[in-house]
Amino acid sequence: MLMHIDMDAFFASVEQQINPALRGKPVIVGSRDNKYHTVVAAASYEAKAYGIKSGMSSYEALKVCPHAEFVACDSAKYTYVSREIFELLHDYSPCVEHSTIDEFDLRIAGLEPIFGSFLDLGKLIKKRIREAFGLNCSVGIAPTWILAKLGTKIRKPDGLILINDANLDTIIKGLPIEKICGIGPALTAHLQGLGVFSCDQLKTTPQEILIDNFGQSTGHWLYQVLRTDLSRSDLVFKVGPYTQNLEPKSIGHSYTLPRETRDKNVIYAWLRMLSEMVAERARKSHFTGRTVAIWISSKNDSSNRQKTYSIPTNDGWEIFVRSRAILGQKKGIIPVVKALGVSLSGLISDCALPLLTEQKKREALLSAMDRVNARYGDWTLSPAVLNLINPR
DNA sequence: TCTGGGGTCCTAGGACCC
DNA sequence: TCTGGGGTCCTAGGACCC
Repeated sequence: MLMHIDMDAFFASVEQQINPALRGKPVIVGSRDNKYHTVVAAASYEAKAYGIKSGMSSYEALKVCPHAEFVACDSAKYTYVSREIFELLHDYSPCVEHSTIDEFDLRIAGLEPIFGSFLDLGKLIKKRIREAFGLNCSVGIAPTWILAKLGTKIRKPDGLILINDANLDTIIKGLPIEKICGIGPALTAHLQGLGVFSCDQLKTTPQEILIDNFGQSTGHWLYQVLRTDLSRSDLVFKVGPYTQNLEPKSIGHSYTLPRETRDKNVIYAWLRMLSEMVAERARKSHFTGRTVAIWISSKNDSSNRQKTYSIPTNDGWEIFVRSRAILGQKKGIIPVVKALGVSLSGLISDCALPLLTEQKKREALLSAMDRVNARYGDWTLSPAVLNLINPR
């Protein structure tokens, strides 16, 4: 048995706990500090009552609820609280996974006799988190990760549900397929085209039909997703945290420019800044990477380009030089750029990097730069070209 | 003032090697 | 000399998640 815990309106609730003046009020946490030029990263339940949802533009959100309190996203706070919750959960199971900042998974098989029942354990954990942090969460308990996750989704907020073979079919009757984590807009449209709208319809669709329409991998996954037969649930776990490698696969940053531009020098300056940001994070987590990717978004389309190099790097200048080269490969003129991103993948743990003399010198330089910036603030020391866009 | 920014995984096709 | 199969790496793009 697995227990999935999903914090309710996590960012907004943390803000309300830290600042009591925000409690009981509609709160919008924006992913940037510009109140009108961002999207909603999280909304308190008071704000959700106005129809505000995460992902919505802040402009729209403030139109329906002009008196909402706006707070800029501060991930350091949420990470701290999230780690504390993670620690607390170890009191209840030796096997706790942290899948995203506001979601946790516990293996709870065999713990029933200690806590009474699985539902009792769920109640206990909810109470403990509320007492310790003032935060509500939703708890789903099920034989598979995907069903536990579904449980939290359909019982939010402050929910608690146990899904097993006895009640599964009742619970999924008439439930829209898009409630399942992993079924997004594209799969929903395709399934609906086949006449499959609800979870119970999906569960009775023959495997051959699903595989014919969605291929071996997705078809099989769709067939298994609502089943509890653990002996065949390898693909159900695939979306869960138990096969997740905690090491990152890529490190990237992207940014929407204050205004569209096709000015090469301005684009290069942003590229340089993003490269420095990526490099700094890579060094902090002791990674180097061989593949540099850039992402460019113009008015109507966006594209990714990447190139793999033989020598891994975590040097901002080097990442910039590589990303500029990748940008230069694009045929024709540089498009009007609305947003762009740089990311580093093919990550290698730092200690594997052979150190050459020149590299050593540069690393000493970069590490000194990181220390100055850590002490006196980001961008205290930065490449001169960044004056053009003034990141500070 | 009119849609962010951070990720993961999968697939298909091409290049290259044995 | 010609042909083919299999494996691996790489790239671009799609889909999805929070």
